Amino acid sequence: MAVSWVGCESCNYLAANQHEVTRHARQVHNGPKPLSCPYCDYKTADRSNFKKHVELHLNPRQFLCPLCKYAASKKCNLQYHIKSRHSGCNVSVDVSKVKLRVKKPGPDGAEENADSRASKLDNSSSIEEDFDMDDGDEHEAVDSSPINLSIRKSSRPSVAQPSQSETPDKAQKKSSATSEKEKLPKLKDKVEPEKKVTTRQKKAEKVNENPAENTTVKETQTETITAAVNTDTKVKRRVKKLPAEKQTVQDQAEVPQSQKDQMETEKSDQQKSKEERIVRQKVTKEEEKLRPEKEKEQQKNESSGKENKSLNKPRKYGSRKSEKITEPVEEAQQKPESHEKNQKEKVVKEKPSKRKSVEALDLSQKCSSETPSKARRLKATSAEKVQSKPASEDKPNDATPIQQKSNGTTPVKQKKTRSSNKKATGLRQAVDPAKDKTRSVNSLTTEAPEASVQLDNSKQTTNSEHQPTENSPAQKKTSTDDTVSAVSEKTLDKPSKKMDVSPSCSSGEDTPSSAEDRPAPTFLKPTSPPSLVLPSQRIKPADPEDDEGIHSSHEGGSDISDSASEGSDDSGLNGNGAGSGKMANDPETPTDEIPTPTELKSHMCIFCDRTFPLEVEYRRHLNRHLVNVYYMDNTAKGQK
DNA sequence: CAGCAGGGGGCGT
DNA sequence: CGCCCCCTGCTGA
Repeated sequence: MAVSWVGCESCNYLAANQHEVTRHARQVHNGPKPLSCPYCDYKTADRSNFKKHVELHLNPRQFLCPLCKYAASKKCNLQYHIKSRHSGCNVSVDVSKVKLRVKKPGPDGAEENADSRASKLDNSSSIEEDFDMDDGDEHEAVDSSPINLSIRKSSRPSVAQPSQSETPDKAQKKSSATSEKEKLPKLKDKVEPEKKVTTRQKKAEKVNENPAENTTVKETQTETITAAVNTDTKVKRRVKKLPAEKQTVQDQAEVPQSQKDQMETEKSDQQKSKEERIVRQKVTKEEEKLRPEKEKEQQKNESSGKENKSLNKPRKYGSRKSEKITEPVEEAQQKPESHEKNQKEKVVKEKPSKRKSVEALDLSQKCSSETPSKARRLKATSAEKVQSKPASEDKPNDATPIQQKSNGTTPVKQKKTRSSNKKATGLRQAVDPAKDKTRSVNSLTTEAPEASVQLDNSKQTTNSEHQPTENSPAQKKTSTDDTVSAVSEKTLDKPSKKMDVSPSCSSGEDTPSSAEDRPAPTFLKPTSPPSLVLPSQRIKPADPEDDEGIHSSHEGGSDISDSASEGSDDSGLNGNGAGSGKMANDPETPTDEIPTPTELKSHMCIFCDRTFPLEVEYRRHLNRHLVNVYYMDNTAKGQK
């Protein structure tokens, strides 16, 4: 186009418009910089720059990197980050849609800022952003809000990083070390290395920014990104950018590659997770003794992280609005817990390993979920949620309060779920909390949770609307297991009842322990009080497995979805155990976060008095009893 | 090397 | 004019 090019007199700059030349002259040549930052002495003639700068003070929106926990204050930076750091990754992260870490409301005060910011972004980006935003909010709200605030004040972005540590690199590289490194330092308290201005900004930020967005939102990103990828294209107003070679390539390749990569990564992650977990558990215990405080924090962190992640996924696709609803609930619950956590920093420092483990799990889970399609994600999400929650629940305290809610919620959800995606979403949300809160409930309502999950899946998937109603599959499984296990139990009607809940999953192949664990927690079961299970086991571990187990038992319904979800779940949480498959580690590692030394002492079967030196064996044995009982029970009932 | 922030240019409104 | 994006410079790890 032969447009008349205008040239700058001072330099050889050419612009298509006089306008630009003028601007150019003003910016480059002219000195007058009318715009001065109220927070610092920064001055500029360029409004855009000025705005950008101010934003830094007001809300350091952190653009979360989907691949890792990295949060950038500027989109461009995020892009740079992704480009340099995750260039190999499939994720074509859409910076534009990346979720900001706004925070909900709350105690802060800067809520408004954040919100406004967020809204802005959201709008600009697109619908998806909404999700992101919501997600972010939720996450933050969930546990970070409080944390963020406190942390934020102490040090800016560092907080953000803490939560995720290694996740990011999975695709890039497994060497979590790298990612860890990044995080750790940050976590500690890295006061961001900024320049003079920056420093000032920080001050300002602290004051103004309370919004604190950092914290744990990152996880969300991951999922978001996935979605983002899709959305990205759309969102990006300017196609040109995306089309650019770099991203384009990535995008295209992404789909397939990402999956594979993720899968692979997953494995590695899982393994790591496993190890980490163990370590973590040990550490945790020790720490507990030493410093309960920290522990709380940790838990919170973990839970938050997990929750966030899990929540994010599902919500994105399906339910943003609903999510919001859920959020409050969760927030309320979690907030209290996290209050004290303010000092995440400390925790982070001390327990990097733990965090990592968590993260790793998340990743693995994510990966599995992400890869496939939305449907999977949903499933995974739901599953994840469940799992994650449990982890966080470690503490009995949480569970207790939560249970109530979950009870009511869960059942309702199921029924409703069916209607449509939206509904599903809502359900999910509801479910999540419920699950999260208490696994016990689940056990009781087993069906409910599962149903909800399945429903979600089916809905999303669209294809399969099977009716979950069918329990047959579950029963079948159980029966099979029973057969196998039907060992000596016989007896124990009482125990049997108790078990009903747990048996379902345990029967499976591995991780009998998990099943057992579950039962105990399951006090709900009307039938009977959980006495038998190993006391020590359940104590803390809410366990993710339980969920699955429950689910599977409940519904065999959509096998596909189910299996998928289970699979993913397993990979994530149990995965470790399952993956290896074997018991060796299972007992402690996988599900139970119990360190076990205590338990080890001697395992005597309450049913038959047999003693088992190994916890694993003992569990297995117990499972058998339980399973049998359960099975028998059902049969009897059914007949009646 | 990675992250952050600013500068500067292109494009759309 | 505003928004977005790319590039560059500086700093800390």
